[in-house]
Amino acid sequence: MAKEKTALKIADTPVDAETRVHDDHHQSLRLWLRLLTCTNQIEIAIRQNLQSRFGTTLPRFDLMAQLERAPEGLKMSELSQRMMVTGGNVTGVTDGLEKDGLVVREVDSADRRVFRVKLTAEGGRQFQRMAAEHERWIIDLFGPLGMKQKRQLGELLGELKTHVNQRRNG
Amino acid sequence: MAKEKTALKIADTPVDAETRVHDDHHQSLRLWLRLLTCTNQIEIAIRQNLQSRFGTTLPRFDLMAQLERAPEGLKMSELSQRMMVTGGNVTGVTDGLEKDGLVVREVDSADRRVFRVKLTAEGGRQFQRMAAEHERWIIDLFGPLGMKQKRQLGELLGELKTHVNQRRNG
DNA sequence: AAAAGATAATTGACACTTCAAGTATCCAGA
DNA sequence: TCTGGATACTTGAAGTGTCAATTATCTTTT
Repeated sequence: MAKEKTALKIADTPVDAETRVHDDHHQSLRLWLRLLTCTNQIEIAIRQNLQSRFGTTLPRFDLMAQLERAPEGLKMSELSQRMMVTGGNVTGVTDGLEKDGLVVREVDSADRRVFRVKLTAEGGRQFQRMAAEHERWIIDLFGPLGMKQKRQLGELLGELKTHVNQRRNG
Repeated sequence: MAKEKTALKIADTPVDAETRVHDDHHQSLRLWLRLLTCTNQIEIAIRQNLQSRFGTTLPRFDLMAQLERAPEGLKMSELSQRMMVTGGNVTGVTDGLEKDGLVVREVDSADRRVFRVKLTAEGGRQFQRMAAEHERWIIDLFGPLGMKQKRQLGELLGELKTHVNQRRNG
């Protein structure tokens, strides 16, 4: 903080709006860079693990993870929402998983426009194996942080998320 | 924390390793999800802004940002390192920027394998305009967080980054 | 019930990304 | 000097992502 520079008891001269704003600029930028770097590093680690251990990718894993929590299956549009990607994208990833027999499209009898996508038995088994390791990777990566710090980090990110969503939707 | 469940003074029965581990699992996973969501939301906002205001993309902006700090130009391999992407990727993005006259490849007289990539005058002007707005977006997104919280978040992310790097390189 | 409008999913064009393979150039040693 | 190995960059294939346009199916309105 700007305060450090005035450790001597000089009257609190406006170390001034300008300087503070300037510092804030750089602080926010640095913070963003650091946030981005952290996330990217972790994501790269997970991608590499998924690739080397299971020959699969993050989007595929992500799609299967969504289905695992929905035994009745999910519509393409629901997958799209939950994965936060566009519909066209879901089509492609689903195609790949279906070709490998990990997932099936079942036509919805009530509405012939929709597909219900489900994990196959094989897909379910494979996901279980992957999920177990995936969880271990995450714990290894975040573990050294300590309970208290994790809670703190979670709270700060929660606030950030709120602000970002307000800014984007409001 | 598991402690909350034992507010009553029951002897500190091992609220137990298993429960605690279980909680930690979920805590780490939740934390990772939240970190990912935050970063993605911000990144999406920036991408949209770059697209709507300047008709450009984050990789292009990123590449120009690297060059802006290196008036002597950068080698393709240096760009690759700094942007943390593979060389093949830099080729493509550079091609696009060069076609638009924002960047030039100059052959290095000392080593004919090397290109020095530089911002053109036009590229420099355009980058200045983009950088100013970009900084404002970031400040708007992180601003509501408060000086102290930003510092705290920065520190926590710093630790996380350290651990992740150790895990990945060590 | 026919037309109009909304919704579900796919397609195709383009951008970004990785990886592996290829080309050109440099450098070091016989 | 020339040969072998490293280095710099490009290329091409495949996956992921967006967007806009299309097709198929519902739903609503008249």
